[in-house]
Amino acid sequence: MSRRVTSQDVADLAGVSRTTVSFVLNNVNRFSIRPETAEKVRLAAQQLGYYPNASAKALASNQTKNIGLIITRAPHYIASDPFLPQILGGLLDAIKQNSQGLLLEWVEPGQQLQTYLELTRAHHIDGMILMTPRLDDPGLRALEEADIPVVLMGYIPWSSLHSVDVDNLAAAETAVSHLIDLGHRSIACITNAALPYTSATQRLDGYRLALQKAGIAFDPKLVREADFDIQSGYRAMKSLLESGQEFTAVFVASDNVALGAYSALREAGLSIPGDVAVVGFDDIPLASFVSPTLTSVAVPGQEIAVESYKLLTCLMRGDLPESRSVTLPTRLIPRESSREIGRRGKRGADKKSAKLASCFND
Amino acid sequence: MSRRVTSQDVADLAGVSRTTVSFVLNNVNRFSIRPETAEKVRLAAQQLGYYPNASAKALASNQTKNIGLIITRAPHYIASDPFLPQILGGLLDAIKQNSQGLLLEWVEPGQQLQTYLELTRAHHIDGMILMTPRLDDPGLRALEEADIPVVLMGYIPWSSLHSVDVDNLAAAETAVSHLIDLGHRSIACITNAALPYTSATQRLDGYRLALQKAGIAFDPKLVREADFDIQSGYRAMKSLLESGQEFTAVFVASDNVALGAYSALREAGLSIPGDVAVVGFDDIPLASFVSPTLTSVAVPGQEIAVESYKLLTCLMRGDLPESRSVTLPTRLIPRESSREIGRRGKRGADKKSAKLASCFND
DNA sequence: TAATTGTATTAACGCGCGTTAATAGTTGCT
DNA sequence: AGCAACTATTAACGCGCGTTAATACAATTA
Repeated sequence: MSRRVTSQDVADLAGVSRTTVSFVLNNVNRFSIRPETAEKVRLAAQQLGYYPNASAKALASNQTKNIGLIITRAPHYIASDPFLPQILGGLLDAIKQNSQGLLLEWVEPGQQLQTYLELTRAHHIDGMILMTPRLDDPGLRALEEADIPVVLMGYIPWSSLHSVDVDNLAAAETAVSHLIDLGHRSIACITNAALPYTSATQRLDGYRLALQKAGIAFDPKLVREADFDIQSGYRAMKSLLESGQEFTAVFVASDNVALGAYSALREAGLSIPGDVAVVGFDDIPLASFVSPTLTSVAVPGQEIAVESYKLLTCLMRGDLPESRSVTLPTRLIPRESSREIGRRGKRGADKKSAKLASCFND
Repeated sequence: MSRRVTSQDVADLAGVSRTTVSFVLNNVNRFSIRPETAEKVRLAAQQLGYYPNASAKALASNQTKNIGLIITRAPHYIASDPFLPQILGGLLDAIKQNSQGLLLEWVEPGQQLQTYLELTRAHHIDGMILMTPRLDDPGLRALEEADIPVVLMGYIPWSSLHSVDVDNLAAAETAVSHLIDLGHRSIACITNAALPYTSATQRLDGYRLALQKAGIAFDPKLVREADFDIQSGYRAMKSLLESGQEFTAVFVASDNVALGAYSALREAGLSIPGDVAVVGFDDIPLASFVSPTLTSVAVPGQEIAVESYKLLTCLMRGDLPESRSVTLPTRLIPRESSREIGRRGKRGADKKSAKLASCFND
């Protein structure tokens, strides 16, 4: 285990001072340095395999070159989230181009304040992106006053923090209107998460708005709360079915949860969309691969990540972004799960394309 | 923007020296400190909202308290990996209990050496876990000599690095044997990734071994390489079908890829498992929710993560682990996609349970 | 009282690097 | 030559904390 190579070693080998090394390697051109000297330094650095110590650099420059992605959810829910990789992919890509690092953190609801304080005050990171924030997050106020840039992935009306999100309300309204246009009048709703998560509330509001515009009365008995994972979707649909409520369609505010609902519907012997049409949300890659393919609202996960990062870098540079929040477009993607209206229990009327049905009509 | 709170501030407020503060807050009991003094310090720290600066701490103690998870794949592939969250969930959980941080990194194949050197020499992290290593990774040698603990998620025979993995070969053999036991003799194979990824090779070897034991000749024309994502599975199956080769079953070494294969099979008007039985690998949460439910080899993702972390902490402590590599058990979970043998093109013979079929026989 | 043993506390150095203010070296002009 | 105006380089300090070696103090013993 040889001794660590420091900038002093590079300086010695190159026959210059440590300061010169620093100037060369950090491209500081305020003090002009002779090209040949610079070359000598670079050569020495390469020759020795010199890599500046990250901690020392961070301490001296007050920049960790790390940004944090904080997820307000327990690991259990993280483990089964098919949407997360999209965010990560987008973020990792953007970050690397900036030669920064990504620190991943999670916070259990209730521990937010302490975690945020630790993260910002201890200066582990230069900036943070907060995934799936909750309306009741007691730590957000602290972040507003923290001396560190913050971007929310999700919109919190009462907060002054910058944010990136899709228009959940409008998107949900479009999705539900789609069902209404198909002739459905009794439409159930399963949320994507508990209501303190802003996206859940907003999507539920979109559902209500669509009903209202169509003159359909909102019936709380047709609404269930799910909780990110498939199992919760299964339970929610089961609960709806067992309640005896009549409905010909369901808006599920998360594809993952919707697949749980699929399972419950199948188990009950109900056809999709013949007996119950289903519209999901997120358009996870699998949506077009399950059977029947799932109508969904496409959410540009990678773009959300990239935009969040753009906003964050803007804040980290000290610039004031154009606007407090960025809203990205969504797109409803109609697929088989909401193809046409079917009456409950009706059989043999739903014409799927032959090649698709062949797989099951055996 | 108030000045940062340092340990000196705490010392001043408590009326002691900075050293005492450090001793108290780090529980150094080599020098005994009067309890009331300690209490005074703790109170002052809390009162001021003191959080030790991470960089300074790292620099002084030579410990970053961060571990790195390195993924040898481009962001595009990360974005569509449904298995990743399980690893992350497990890792995040374990790490938090140790109050460490997780730094996420990716490396494009070809850039490994440079990335590893930067990561270890610059000492961004105290230890690293390498996901999906490649047999042809030119950076592994460097890691063997690096002064930083490394654990591979995946087994590389020629490397002396510690590793955690499942027995891919045996698991694949079991999966394929399962198909053979069901009466299949013409079994295709789609790998989970390109062959330089060790798991791909090992699973393919398991496939070959099962065939061999059953006295079935290996036919390279029945093998296709996929590449992590769904699309590649779709393409691979399409290619198999178009090749005109006869087969009644397919072993797909990744559930994600298998779902792509599902799609291609459906599009070709073939029933699962009636015309082609399918066995996947990984047992992602969705496996039991797609239709038909997917027979798969359950890989304990979270356990892999936890065991990797355990091994890593062991190495970071400087202890010598019991063994160089940990092998975790897998379990074949038979589901509908491999229920019984069907002859190709045969229709109407495959009896699914009524309640499941009802959904599609409308 | 003086010497001895512990016990509680601190002064001071080092971690490796960024950066300012000062210095040595060079050229151009009168 | 003499002075100014740059240009190239460096000494030295600070970032905030961990830690060792030294010190002050109280308690015990001869």
